[in-house]
Amino acid sequence: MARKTGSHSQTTGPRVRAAAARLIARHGYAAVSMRQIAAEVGVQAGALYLYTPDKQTLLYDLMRDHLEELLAAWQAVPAETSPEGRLRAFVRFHIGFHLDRAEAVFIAYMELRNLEPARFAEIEKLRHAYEDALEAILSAGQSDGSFSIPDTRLATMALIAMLTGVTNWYREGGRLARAEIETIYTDMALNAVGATRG
Amino acid sequence: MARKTGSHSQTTGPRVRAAAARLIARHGYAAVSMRQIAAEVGVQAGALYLYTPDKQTLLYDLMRDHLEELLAAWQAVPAETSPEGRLRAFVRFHIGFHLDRAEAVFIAYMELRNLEPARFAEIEKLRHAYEDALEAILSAGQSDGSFSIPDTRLATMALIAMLTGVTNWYREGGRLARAEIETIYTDMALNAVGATRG
DNA sequence: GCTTTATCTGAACACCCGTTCAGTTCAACC
DNA sequence: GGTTGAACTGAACGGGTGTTCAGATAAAGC
Repeated sequence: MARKTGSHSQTTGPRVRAAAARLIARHGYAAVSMRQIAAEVGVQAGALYLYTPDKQTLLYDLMRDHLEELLAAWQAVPAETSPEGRLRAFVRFHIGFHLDRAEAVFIAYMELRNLEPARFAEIEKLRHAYEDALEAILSAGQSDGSFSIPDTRLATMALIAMLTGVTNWYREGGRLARAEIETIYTDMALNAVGATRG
Repeated sequence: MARKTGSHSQTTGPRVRAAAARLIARHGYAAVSMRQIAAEVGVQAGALYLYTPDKQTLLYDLMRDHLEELLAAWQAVPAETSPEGRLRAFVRFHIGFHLDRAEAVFIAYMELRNLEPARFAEIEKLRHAYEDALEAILSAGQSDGSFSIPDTRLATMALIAMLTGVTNWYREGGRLARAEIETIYTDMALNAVGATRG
């Protein structure tokens, strides 16, 4: 036996990444073997190396793709003019995007230490760019007086941690619907930055 | 060679746990081997089994000890009467305690998936008890009108995520002193729950 | 000073790891 | 329909894994 009937590089590649994402999110990068990923795809371990040069690159690609998609998706959100409107949009976007991609979020936050320094820096740069998008909103609100913020960087980190935390407890079909959660978190975020509501 | 000069169970046991905590926090449970831990202690791998029945129990003990210490430490904080005072005390306590134990915090949050179900449930119970302590404060404030909270459980999760997030970016000797961070986070937390300041 | 015993070594156990590669198979093209 | 080349297998490589245990050593108690 060698080549499977109906096999295609175009379908196997994505399936490898999907299986890796699922397994790594569940068990952690170090705890998942290439053989486990291969078994999930229905292939021998050696075949994975047609789609990634090594295990760590597979992880790196998952993280980079996730963060680039995050940045692109936020840039695609229609721009609001007022800081309050922009913050409202950010909160809804952030929660929605992250709940849709719980696995990728988990990996991008937890597996940083398994990257070599250069790649770690690359991923951190992308994350930093996203944080800067929120900080720009907070700074704008601080400047025009619609927010009251002692330190925009601190508020940025506080809000992102608060919002991302939703992925740790949210379960589909739980007590609260996503829209309700987004609304409540939007209010808490606006309150936290001392928004003078209008 | 066998027994080392000046060896003691009383000193080796804690050193094993300390080495395990340091290494697991840095590299992750699955990525750290018993031989690495032993080398850090200055002992052969086999000797570790005088202090733990197996690797997973070592992890479990670290997590349980951390959370029990957390609960005990909070119970030792002098009780405030008003919800606002209690929330202020909680924020300062939480940030201070967590910044003092960055390694243990990291482990207790990231390595849950490496516990067998029964132990996972045990750790989650302890964490839940701590969350309940905050929720009780928020409920009290909601009842007496000093806070404005649509959903106390949501607010609890939001605040804990926000506060614990500090451990991800705080560095000793950084731009802001701990007291400043605690003050700013206290204000953000009070704002987030709609505290009518007095 | 001798015995006891807690502490630790070093080797072994069976198994799993990431990665490579010669060889096999099947789809696609001429 | 024969040839080419992409897709994949299966075995092997050197090395690491958690854990066990007989034996060695040094501290503690008499």
